[in-house]
This record gives sequence, C-alpha cells and structure tokens, in this order.
Amino acid sequence: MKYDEEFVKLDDHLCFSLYACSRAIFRLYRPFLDKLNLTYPQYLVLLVLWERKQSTVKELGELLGLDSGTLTPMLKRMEAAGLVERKRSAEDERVVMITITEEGNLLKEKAVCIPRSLLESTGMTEEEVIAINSVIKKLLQTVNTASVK
Amino acid sequence: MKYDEEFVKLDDHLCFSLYACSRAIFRLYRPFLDKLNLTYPQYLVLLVLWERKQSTVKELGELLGLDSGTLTPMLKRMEAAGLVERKRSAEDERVVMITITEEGNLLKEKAVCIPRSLLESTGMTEEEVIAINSVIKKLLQTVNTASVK
DNA sequence: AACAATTATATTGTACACAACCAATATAAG
DNA sequence: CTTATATTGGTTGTGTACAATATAATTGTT
Repeated sequence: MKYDEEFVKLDDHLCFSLYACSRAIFRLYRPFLDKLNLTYPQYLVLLVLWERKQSTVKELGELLGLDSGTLTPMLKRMEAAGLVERKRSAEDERVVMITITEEGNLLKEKAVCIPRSLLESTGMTEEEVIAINSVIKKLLQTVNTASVK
Repeated sequence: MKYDEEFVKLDDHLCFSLYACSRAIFRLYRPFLDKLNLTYPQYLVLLVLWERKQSTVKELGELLGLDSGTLTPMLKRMEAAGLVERKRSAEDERVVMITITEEGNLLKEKAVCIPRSLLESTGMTEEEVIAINSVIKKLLQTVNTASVK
C-alpha cells in the first residue's frame, strides 16, 4: 500500500487535496464577497454573528479555529467598516464583546443567496455537498483529537 | 433541505469544514516540519522536487495552485536555506529553473516517515485516507472546472 | 524587419495565519 | 489580604496568498 512505500507522492497527500480544495473554493467565493467588500474569513465571522448577534473574541476563536493574533486585527478592520462593534465586558474586563451592527445585519440579506449560487455554479447536488461535509467534519474531529495528544 | 432555507449556518458550509480541516492538519505537521526547518508549503514544493528533481516556477505554480507572488519569495528563502537552486533557463530567459540541491535531497530521507507518523497519530487506516482523498480530489476537479466558467 | 500580443517572472500592497511573548484582570490558595 | 496561577486579548515577527502592476523576453503578423 502507498503508506508502506518509502515515499508518498504529492498527489497521495490528503492534506494537499484539502489545502488546494479549500483555496479553490475561496476563489469561487471571491467574486461574490468582493461585491460585499468582505474577505472570506470576515464572511465566516459574520456567519457566526448572523446566528447569534453577539460573541466574544474567545468564542469566535473557538468556533472558527482562529487565534487572537488573527482575529483582533480582522475585527478592528470590520469595526472600521461599520460591520461590528467591539466593547469590553463590564463584568469581566478581560472579555471583548463583539456585536453585529445594523449595517452588518443588512449584509445578511445580500449574502444568503451565495451558498445556493455556488452550489449551482459547481453543478453539485445538495445531497453530495451534505455527504462530503459530513465526511470532512468527521475528519476534522479526528484530526483535532489527535492534535491534543 | 438546507440550501433552500433562507440562511445556511456556518456548520453546514462545506468550505468552512475544508478550511478548518486543512489548518488543523497543518498543525499536526508543524512539529515534524519544525525539526526540518520547513513550512508546510515549502514541504509541498520539496515533494514535487523529490519526484522530479527539477521544475520551473510556472510548473510549481500549476501543480500546487500557487502563483508567482507566493512562490518567488518562498523559493528565494529555500535557496537561501540551501535547499534549491534558482537559475534562468538558457533557451528562454523568462523561465526560472528550480533544481533541488544535494542538501534538499537529503531532507527526503528525514521526511519520508512523516505521512506514516501522522497516519498513526490520527488512528486512521490507509484505506480511509485513500477513500477520503479520492473524494476530495474529485471535489477539487469539480470546483476547478466551475471556476473557469 | 517592425511591432503588437503574449508569456514569464518580479514587485508591491493588503489581508490573513499563527507562534511567541506581554499586560491586565480574575480567581484560587495560603 | 496577598501571592500564585489561569484567562483573555493585544502585539510583534515570519510566512504565506493573491490581486494589481511592472518589466522583460518571445512569438506571431504584417
């Protein structure tokens, strides 16, 4: 089998397929997100805030798997763009609350069509996407528990 | 179904699972690559050069899905580290040939064990990895043909 | 031969990622 | 009450990504 041979080729590296695939999908999103003046990671932050109105830097980091060194400057740019508000919690001054603004909420209406548009542009069915997603989510869990060890 | 509802949640975004999974695997690689003083994209470049000794910036870009703005500085760092050689082609002065050095080739011996080590740390079987990889490679092809349109 | 179009790479600027480190705050232990 | 420890974000530095632009070389056409 492949992994017993002395050398595993690029094409047989699952990590590379995932990496290439992730970036290829970024490129599909770009024309849609450009219209909204969003980057892809910013879109992910908004997805969370559209679901729950408010979050913290810590929670966003856990949900998206990003650390403060990535999130803090990104959230500041989003604050400057008027999409979110950053405010320290009164109970615990270490916590920074991230709240969606009205302007940020309005973007939701313009963004809801994106997943369906992309689905159509790839010609895939919902069932296929859901099936692959469940495989990848399971893989993500496996990888995340492995990294704890 | 999910995509007919007005709003698709973060968790149902295949792109996010892929993105998160790709970075999670990066983190698994890091301790191994740190020992070799390599970053993950640099490791990918070496995978190509271990297979074919020599390539061009253009070809590397096509194989890895990276552009010159990413590759040029990366290859310069790898040249400074003594892993590759950059030399303009005599026939076509626009082409920069990338050749692996002896030192770069020696790293192969230290790197061949990485895929198997990672496989073991996740507890997955080869068959699982191969199966998921074939799913993702097909997805990558679908996405790439969609992006051409 | 001249020159426009194409191709290959480099350069620049913006935006992530993330490790390593730091400061402020909160909580627990003594 | 005070010290030790943990939590939470911010800062800094390195390394991708990639669009936009610049530069140089080659090719195709007239």
